[in-house]
Amino acid sequence: MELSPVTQQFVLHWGEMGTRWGVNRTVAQIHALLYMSENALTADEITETLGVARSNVSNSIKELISWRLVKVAHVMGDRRDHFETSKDVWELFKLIVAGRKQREIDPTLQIFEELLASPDFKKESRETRQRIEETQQFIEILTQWSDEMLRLEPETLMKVLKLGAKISNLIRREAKG
Amino acid sequence: MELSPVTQQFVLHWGEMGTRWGVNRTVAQIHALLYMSENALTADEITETLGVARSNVSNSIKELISWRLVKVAHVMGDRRDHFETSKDVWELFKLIVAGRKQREIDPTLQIFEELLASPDFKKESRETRQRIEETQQFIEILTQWSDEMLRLEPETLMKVLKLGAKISNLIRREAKG
DNA sequence: ATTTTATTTCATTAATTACAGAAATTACTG
DNA sequence: CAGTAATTTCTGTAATTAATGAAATAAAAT
Repeated sequence: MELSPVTQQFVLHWGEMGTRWGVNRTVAQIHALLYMSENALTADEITETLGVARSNVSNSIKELISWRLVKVAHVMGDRRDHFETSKDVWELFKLIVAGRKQREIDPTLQIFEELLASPDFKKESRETRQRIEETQQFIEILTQWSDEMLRLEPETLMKVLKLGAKISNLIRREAKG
Repeated sequence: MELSPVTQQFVLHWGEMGTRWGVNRTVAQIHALLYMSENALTADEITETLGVARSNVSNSIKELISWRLVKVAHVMGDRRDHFETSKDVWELFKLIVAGRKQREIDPTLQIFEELLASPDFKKESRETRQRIEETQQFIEILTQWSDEMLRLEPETLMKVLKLGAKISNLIRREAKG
């Protein structure tokens, strides 16, 4: 499969950015490729298009599936698996955030709970206790809040985002009132 | 310097999480240590407390300073540099988000601009063009929005976050109206 | 000015992570 | 139940990144 210059640029860049996001290049590239592709692709097509090892594609797809970013699709009369991803940016964003929360925030909240519950905790200085409590609260509230945002419909969200500055004022007013 | 069990746990965990966040362990540990510490610490104190190489501390601090998460403080009658970080979670969060945006979002927006401006772009299929445009818009609006949120005062923000569910409704109402 | 103290730079080593290619497994077909 | 196609697992290698320790530099004190 030949990629158009624009698609190729996009895929390469996404791969690059992936590494900065803690995602390996191939995983990010595959996702970008599926995102740009009109139809679901087989692992072999992906392999050939990206010029990476077949096994690499296999593992990367596995990872993408575990993050729920990619789904298997079947084509009549073809026993091979075909892979596709959502074309809805908001949908994708939600999945990514959910995954990151699970991997990066939840373990931290877990630790905070343990710290607070530990018998050592009471022995700590007031400052230490306070700092820990504050931090935990902050993270907890923040995740709660993001959960709520993520629950919004794509259309609502886009409208919301486009409201822009108004939001801040709206919120500021409400927060004071 | 001896760490209390709770602080030690916290520092170690933060270091672990750092790696998942794309920050190296030492950098994250130093930040956690300064965050928990009542007073500013010298590089040597940090070195000794964390049990890492002095040069490692030097480089890590340099990185933290470049991200504006750590500042140098001077103590009367002591020629050594002392280092400290803000104890305000929201302040820290803002700095982290700003840094990530700069490193992870801005280059992407840059690429999108280039893609859209390129002569190849017009030759692409409608679907491809649309996908690229949609994605770019999404990212742009999202960053605009987060910029606005980050501009809020800590107190306002905490109130806002605590409003919780109300926000979604508020926003939904406004978005429709 | 020279010794001591503090800090940074740099070259090397260690550790981690990504990737390829072969081998093994699984699932389907005739 | 062969035989083939599809996929995964595994092992080794390459590449990247983190961390060390020594050497170089800079700053201050005597």
